[in-house]
Amino acid sequence: MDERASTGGKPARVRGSGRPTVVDVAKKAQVSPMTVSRVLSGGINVRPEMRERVERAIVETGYRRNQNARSLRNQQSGLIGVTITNIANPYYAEMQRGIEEVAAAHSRRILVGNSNEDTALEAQLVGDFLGRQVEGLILVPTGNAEHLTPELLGDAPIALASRAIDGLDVDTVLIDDVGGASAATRQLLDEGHTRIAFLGNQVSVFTGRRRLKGFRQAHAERGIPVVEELVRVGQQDVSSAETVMSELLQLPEPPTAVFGANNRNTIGAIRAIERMRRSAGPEAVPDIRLFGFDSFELADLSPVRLSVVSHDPRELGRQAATMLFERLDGDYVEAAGRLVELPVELHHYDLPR
Amino acid sequence: MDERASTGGKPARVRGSGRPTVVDVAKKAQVSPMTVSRVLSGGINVRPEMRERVERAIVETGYRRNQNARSLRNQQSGLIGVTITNIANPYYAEMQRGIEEVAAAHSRRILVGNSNEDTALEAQLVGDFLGRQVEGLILVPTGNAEHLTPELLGDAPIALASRAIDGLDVDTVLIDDVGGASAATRQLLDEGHTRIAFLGNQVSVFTGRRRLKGFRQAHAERGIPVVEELVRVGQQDVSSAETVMSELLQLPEPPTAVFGANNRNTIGAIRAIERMRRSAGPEAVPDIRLFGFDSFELADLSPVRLSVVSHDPRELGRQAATMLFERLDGDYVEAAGRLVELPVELHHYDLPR
DNA sequence: CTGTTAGCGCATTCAG
DNA sequence: CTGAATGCGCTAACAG
Repeated sequence: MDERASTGGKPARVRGSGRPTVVDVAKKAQVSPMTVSRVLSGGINVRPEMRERVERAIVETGYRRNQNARSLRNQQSGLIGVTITNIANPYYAEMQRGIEEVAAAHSRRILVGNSNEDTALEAQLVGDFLGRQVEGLILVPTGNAEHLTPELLGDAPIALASRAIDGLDVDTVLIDDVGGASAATRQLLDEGHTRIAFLGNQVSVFTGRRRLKGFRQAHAERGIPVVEELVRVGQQDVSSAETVMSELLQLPEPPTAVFGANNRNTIGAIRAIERMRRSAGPEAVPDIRLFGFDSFELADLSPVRLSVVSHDPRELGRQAATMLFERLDGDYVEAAGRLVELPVELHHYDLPR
Repeated sequence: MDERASTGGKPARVRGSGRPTVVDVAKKAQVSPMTVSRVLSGGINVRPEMRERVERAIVETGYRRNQNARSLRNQQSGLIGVTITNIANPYYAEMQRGIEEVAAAHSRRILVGNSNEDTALEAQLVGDFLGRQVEGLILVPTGNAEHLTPELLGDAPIALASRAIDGLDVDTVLIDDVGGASAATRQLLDEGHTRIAFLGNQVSVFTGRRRLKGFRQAHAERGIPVVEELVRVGQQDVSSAETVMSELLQLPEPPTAVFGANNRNTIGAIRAIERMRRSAGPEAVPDIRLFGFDSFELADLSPVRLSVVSHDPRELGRQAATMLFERLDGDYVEAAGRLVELPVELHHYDLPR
């Protein structure tokens, strides 16, 4: 007799997930659940024969460890939370790859959320991640540190990538924005340009501020004033950058060079110039020299003379993750946050013909 | 007297995480843990006054629900597993955004792993995700279905994006590869080209096979033979595509048109042509007509006459996620997998001057 | 409306 | 070397 739900007895108490548990394996192997657990954890202090019996039972039952239950006991979820302002941006996609790479090497998985540059959404994501017991967090932060309080975070370490937050003293990895922007600007000035436009995104964005700072710094160093009417910030996407660049081109006295503070703005500038050339003819458009922060695909085929400040987003992700794991593994214990600035390189592309 | 670990009494049993639990909140609010739980779940069947008391206690203790413990009880992890062949590819980054968007709308989070086109790694990721009790899986599959057996998957629904797997009857979202490739090829043939090159990635990759199929189909329809020596597959990145294209350009009888089966190959072709023009002079290079599958940034500024088959990766992600949630929510119950083919559009770009 | 009991699946005690 | 008891934090199921 092996009847279960067939007759009208007890409701045949359906076990939670229906998937086999340590108990099922233990029964089949004729051992205690504890022995199964030991085998699962490497099989130390288990006689080879028992071990083998258990291993066979595991295969036969199709058992798989429930990580959730484990982490409830162990206080180790094996999860890292990652929030990114825009996952679809190739730059951050590459960064995510770097994070994932390091996390996988440490046997952790990443929970990824898109904050969409929205602080409230970011706070919600962080809260949710913490509720899932992530062991640490990596953020491309949206802005201030009002959320991200110690009470909220508990003792979960946190690392910031690409942007810092004033007043939040945690491990942070940045690009050398100031250095890169000033080096680029210096070069333009040294080439003889005195009317250089600046196209950037919102100044509320950390990197935007820093790159503008580098731009001004170079001018100060060379004793050449910044032409304020040529400083245009707030363009978050290619099309708005294109519009602004078109305006600049139609000024009575247009810039002779342009610094694009990120690849969105640089590409917008290329578009505006090339579009005007195609409509008004090449002669109608002043000869513009372009320097952009961030490299991008096909930069070397730009129809406008271009140089870029290039850097490695994947390395950015790797670094942030590495610093996080150093804390998780206790390899780094200082309370104060570390600040790493990744170096940049200047690349110059030739023009066709 | 409030001494704890100070004297040599009991080891002051440190509670698991040190973070407050329902019990802590219950004590402070002078209610049972169950009432706390009810308040946390929306507060139905709880007197407003109690509810308020509990809510205050929650704030005071800084309590946050432990999702892990919840899902152990509920059998609902609130997690979706996603494996992608290469997260750094802008195309899949955009797709991931679509998935995340839909998942967030369903109050789920995504666990993301990079399979790196490696079936073994993919299998490992899937196993790990299932161990974490994901409610469902979305994959850009690497290849066959040898892993992904029903035993492994249990009853977790699975959706495939971008590629199908022979013999795995699950919900699948594809791009209209065959239709797009044949439409593009047809147009080239109708423009009078009879020697059209095909640059694609490995034929073992699903989309690669399908796009080559469309290419051949169009030839068959028009009664024009495929020039087999011009069919080159296996290029997985831009630089190898560039190399192959250079070879084609140096054939005694080079192609008059090229179909790039994905954006890596199309960009490689552009590079090869432009590079040769720059080195050997524009006259030395035959006039080539280019048609590419996938759109990409700056495609409209291509120095080579270009058309593209464009489509929307974010929508691909949204669709896959939507189908998955339809199954999770029981809105769709047929066992057989559904197949959706997303439409493509043809775009033509003018040449400069 | 509220509380008590019990157990999700696992692993850390502690006895044998 | 092995097992029994216990509880991680939470919430169904059932009393009251």
